Amino acid sequence: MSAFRYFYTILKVEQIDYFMDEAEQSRCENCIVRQFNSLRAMSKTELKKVSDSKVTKKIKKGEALFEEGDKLDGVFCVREGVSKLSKLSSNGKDQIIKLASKGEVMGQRSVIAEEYTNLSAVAVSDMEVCFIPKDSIVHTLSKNPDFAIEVLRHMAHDLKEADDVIVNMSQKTVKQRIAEAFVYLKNNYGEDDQGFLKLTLSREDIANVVGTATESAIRIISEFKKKGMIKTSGKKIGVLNEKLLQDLIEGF
Amino acid sequence: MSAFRYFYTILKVEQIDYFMDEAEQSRCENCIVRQFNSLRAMSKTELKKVSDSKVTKKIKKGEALFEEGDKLDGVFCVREGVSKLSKLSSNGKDQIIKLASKGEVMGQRSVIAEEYTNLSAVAVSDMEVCFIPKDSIVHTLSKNPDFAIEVLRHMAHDLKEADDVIVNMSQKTVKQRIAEAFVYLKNNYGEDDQGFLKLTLSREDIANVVGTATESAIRIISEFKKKGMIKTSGKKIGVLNEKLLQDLIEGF
DNA sequence: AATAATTCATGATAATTGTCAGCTTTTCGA
DNA sequence: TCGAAAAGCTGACAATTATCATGAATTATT
Repeated sequence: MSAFRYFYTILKVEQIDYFMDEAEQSRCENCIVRQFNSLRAMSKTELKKVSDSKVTKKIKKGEALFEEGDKLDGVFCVREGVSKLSKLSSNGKDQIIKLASKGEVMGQRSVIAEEYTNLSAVAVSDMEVCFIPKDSIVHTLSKNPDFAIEVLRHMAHDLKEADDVIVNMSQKTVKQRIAEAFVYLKNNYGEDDQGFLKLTLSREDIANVVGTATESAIRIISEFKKKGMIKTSGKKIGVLNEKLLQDLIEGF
Repeated sequence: MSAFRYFYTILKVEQIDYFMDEAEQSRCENCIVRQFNSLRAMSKTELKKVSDSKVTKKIKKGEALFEEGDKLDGVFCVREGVSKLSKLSSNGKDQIIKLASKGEVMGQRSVIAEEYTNLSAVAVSDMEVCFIPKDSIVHTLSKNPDFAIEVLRHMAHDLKEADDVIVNMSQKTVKQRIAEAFVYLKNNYGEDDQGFLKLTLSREDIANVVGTATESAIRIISEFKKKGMIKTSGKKIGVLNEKLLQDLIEGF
């Protein structure tokens, strides 16, 4: 048993990295993000197989991992950075369905359903992802019920979130949806030391998350700023008064 | 082998019923709708267990199968009729997320995720459903990977549909969404001999499917009627010119 | 069959959101 | 670091959609 294993549970990620050489780090068995996704239900042997067949890729901000309609021969596991999953609508606008970050697995749905993917994935920040060929996934799925159940749980969760998005889209105003987006970004990605949201999205991306025109999003952002709910600096946005945002979301 | 089995593949449902006595009919093993859902991946023994523990219920139009927030101790398999699955939004309006009909299984998501259900289910027409206690489902899930994969496939499909709904909600006009609803109802539930949609929804339900105010839905229905795209008779609606509807959906 | 209760329908009006146009600021590559 | 390109911003206006009010038609109930 090597040194890093011993410290596994009591050290932070950066510290663990310190004890692992690059080859050790890149093994799925040692991958930290695995704790957050369904791969944790895999056995040692299964993980070893996955690790041997996987490929780690660096993706630069703005680059696509895959495009709507692509045939995916595997899934992507996010080690670092954030990707937007979006779908082009017939009017030419992109709707962002979901943001995927550390630990999340993208492309499961289409691999499982054996269909072309219905979404595009584009990096919103520099990313590091592992591509895992579908064979090892599909094989484990049919041999290890625990893994299948774990994947099911994740998909069930995604489905519930999708239901919530549907309700928000149809029943809330653009203003409410934008307020909600800021609260979400704050709670899920945190703030930097100056109080700005760590995950910076362009105004267009924000508009595409809440399903509105870019100009409308900009206008509402200006309004929030005027009212002291948020602050901005370039494209960076910081939440100043979460309660006001929350009130607006609830309905006044 | 009894008579109805022999005819299984070549007879329509009503004809099979003719050869089965009531006890035989009510067995899951013989249930026709099973062909359409994930239960078909169950083994004979597993199905027998399910059948012994299930309860068949008749639900009248307007009655609820379960309400948002309920803890579900099992799933509902629809044998007959249609149910709306909806979610209450904070502004007091109901958003219909999905219509479930013959063969569909409701409540899987919350049973699998072991969470309170996020949706209400109310019968839109008289229904006959089987309630299957979760034990037999969960047990089979952990023992029979084929079943788990089958459930996964269904959930993957639901998730894709949910993505499509999100895009439609945010990127299409109310008019387009209503047109889409009529085409959907026609293709999925068919028409009666006079050309009216077999599944009749109230104007309010239609509004709740497309996420708009009831008055707006009514107004648009009147407009469609004036333009010869549909006909109405009381609350019944019939598609007269599907192409016109389709053009509108596409964007002219 | 008469009456009450829903549901459907339409007008008037207000609020929300989208579109187009022009201008300013920021970002990024040569 | 300069200059082009992209992104952000704002105004004016149009289109869409919601809300309130009121009455007609349909459905349910006694």
